Amino acid sequence: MAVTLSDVARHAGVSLATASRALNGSARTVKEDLAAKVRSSADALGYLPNAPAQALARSSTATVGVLLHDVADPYFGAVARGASDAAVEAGLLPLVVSTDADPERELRSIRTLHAQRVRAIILAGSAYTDRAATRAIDAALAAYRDGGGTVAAITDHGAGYDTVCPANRRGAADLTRALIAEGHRRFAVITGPARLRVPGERLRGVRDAVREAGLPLDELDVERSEFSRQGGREATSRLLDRAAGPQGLPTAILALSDVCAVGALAELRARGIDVPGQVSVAGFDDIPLATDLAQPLTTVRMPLESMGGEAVRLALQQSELPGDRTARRIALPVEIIKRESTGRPRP
Amino acid sequence: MAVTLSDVARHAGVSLATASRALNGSARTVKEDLAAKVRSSADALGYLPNAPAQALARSSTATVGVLLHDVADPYFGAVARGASDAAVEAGLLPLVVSTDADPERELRSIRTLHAQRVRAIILAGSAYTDRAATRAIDAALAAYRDGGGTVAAITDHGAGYDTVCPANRRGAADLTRALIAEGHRRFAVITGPARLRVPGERLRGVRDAVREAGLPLDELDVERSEFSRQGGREATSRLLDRAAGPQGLPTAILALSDVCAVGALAELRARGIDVPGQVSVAGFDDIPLATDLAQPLTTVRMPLESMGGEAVRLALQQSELPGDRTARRIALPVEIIKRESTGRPRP
DNA sequence: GTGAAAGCGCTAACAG
DNA sequence: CTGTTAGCGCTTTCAC
Repeated sequence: MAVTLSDVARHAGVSLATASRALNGSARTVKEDLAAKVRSSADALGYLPNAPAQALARSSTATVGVLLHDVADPYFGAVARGASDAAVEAGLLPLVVSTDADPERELRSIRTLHAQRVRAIILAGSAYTDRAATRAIDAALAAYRDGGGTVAAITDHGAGYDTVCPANRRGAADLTRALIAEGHRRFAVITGPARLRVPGERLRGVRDAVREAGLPLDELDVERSEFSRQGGREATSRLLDRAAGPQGLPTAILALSDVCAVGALAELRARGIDVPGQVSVAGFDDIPLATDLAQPLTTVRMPLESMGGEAVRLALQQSELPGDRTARRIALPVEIIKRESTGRPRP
Repeated sequence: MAVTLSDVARHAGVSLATASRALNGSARTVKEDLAAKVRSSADALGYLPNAPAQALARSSTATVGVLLHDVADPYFGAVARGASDAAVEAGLLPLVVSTDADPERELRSIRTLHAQRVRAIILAGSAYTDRAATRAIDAALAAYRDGGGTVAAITDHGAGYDTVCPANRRGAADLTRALIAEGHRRFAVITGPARLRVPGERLRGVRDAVREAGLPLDELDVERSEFSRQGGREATSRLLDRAAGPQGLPTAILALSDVCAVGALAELRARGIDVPGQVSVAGFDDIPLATDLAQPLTTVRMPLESMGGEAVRLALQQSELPGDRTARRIALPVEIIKRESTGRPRP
């Protein structure tokens, strides 16, 4: 049914090998007139190479796998964009796979991508806290690397991987310091799910700043949430219910992801609590619409697209470079963006 | 380096054929004890099938291609999510490819996906208006289908494709009618790029309603924009500059995509024009954060995730069903969501 | 139910 | 520079 390379070769009156060399390049070169003949036969017949066959013969594909938690999440959308662009730039096809932040699915996805023989795997989402799951994932990635694959991570996934490191802890600390400087003393934190490592890093940053300011750590009211609008909203609701008691409202809510902050703002609005009048709200990530929200969000800007792009580049460089080197780390600065969702607390 | 099926066969003391049948299923069946032996050898050795080799031998892959304009756009993020979930559900790996709404890139991407021998291609973005480009794309898709591939589209891409049809025209008309009912008479429209078909459909809906209400069509002030926040903002700026002249502000701005509406709101805010006090703004799509904006957006809700899922299901059903049937169309209802970005015009 | 062997479409030695 | 010829790893007749 489909036209194959030997059809083209026959049509052009050359050997299979020559046709292959003319169309798909190789060390050997082909005299220009022959090459031209092959090319014109190819598009006369509408030839399209069979990528799986090429992959089998070359034992390497022109694809990279991008593993992330959720394509519909603006954070990952931006990261995927950067990664895709970099992959296309390098002549590779990006395979974007969502794992729903589930270590099981992540493991299966790694196996799938390995089976596909993608050239590189990008771990775009947070690592997991579960030791067993992490071990299983590391083992799957080790097997993948043994087969010649290359891995790069965004945010810390262990010392063995080339990593793009946005300053999660430092960013959280800076953000908290900025709020402390504005007069805030009582914080509530909406952190991410316990199974992810990133929320822990960010929370540590918050604690750093709180401790450094000599504020009592146990006044830090921490509530867990999925990294989603709905999760953030529910966490805020629990927080506020609790605050109805003797201790009252915190002066600032730190949501350790912008989508959670959006949920927090929604819940506060629903309860008629003024932001930033009664309580300030800050986020983390600086997703594209952070500035367009009902309360433009004070947040920590991460260079999302570059993170995706850099990770792909890191992974691809590995295959070019010789032998095993120690893993590279690219530190990415973050920046506090002050907007209207935060302000001085009422005296 | 990598463990192959014959390693497994040898280890288990069976033939290659038996190993294949035991691990990857087939018409023939394998006695349970042998099968078990093969399976345990497989994971003792850490065997992982070589997908390209399977693809070559079976001449079919377990992948679907999802072609969209931009992964970072919330509209496509949601559609991609629905499509990915449906693909995974069907045991397939989704390949999400961004084309930047460029017909050239779309054509190349179709060829790439064809070369990969994906089982199905989903056209998730709008079709193009350019006749030549459309012909080239249709030809590439025809070749792909000849090779046994299956295609489904979201929004009209021609009668030949199974299509998920959200009511673009009808939705735009309904939205416009709702605004007319609220008292609006002078509209400005921010439509999408001329090279895309969808903005045209939506604009037609606006005109339907305007005409039906007996309003003069030439009072429709139409400005073009890319489907992006920045595009929407610039278009609004041009609109407002023009409105500084004798005719003054329209009472409502219809942005034919929510991301453009976000840009419009940003520009209005920057100029200190009150929404909806001085001018109402409506969008289209109901992207996830539409309700959380500074002015919660009145818009036309499209079932984005379902659209992606349905398209995948449509495409996959084709391969199950016999011979060529006429293309199927799934009409998807849309719903007007009234929020605070619109209101009665000032008398 | 199991095995032997012939490809799937292409690349890459290896000769010439 | 071009052609011949083995495979790449797997599935699938076809015999047994």
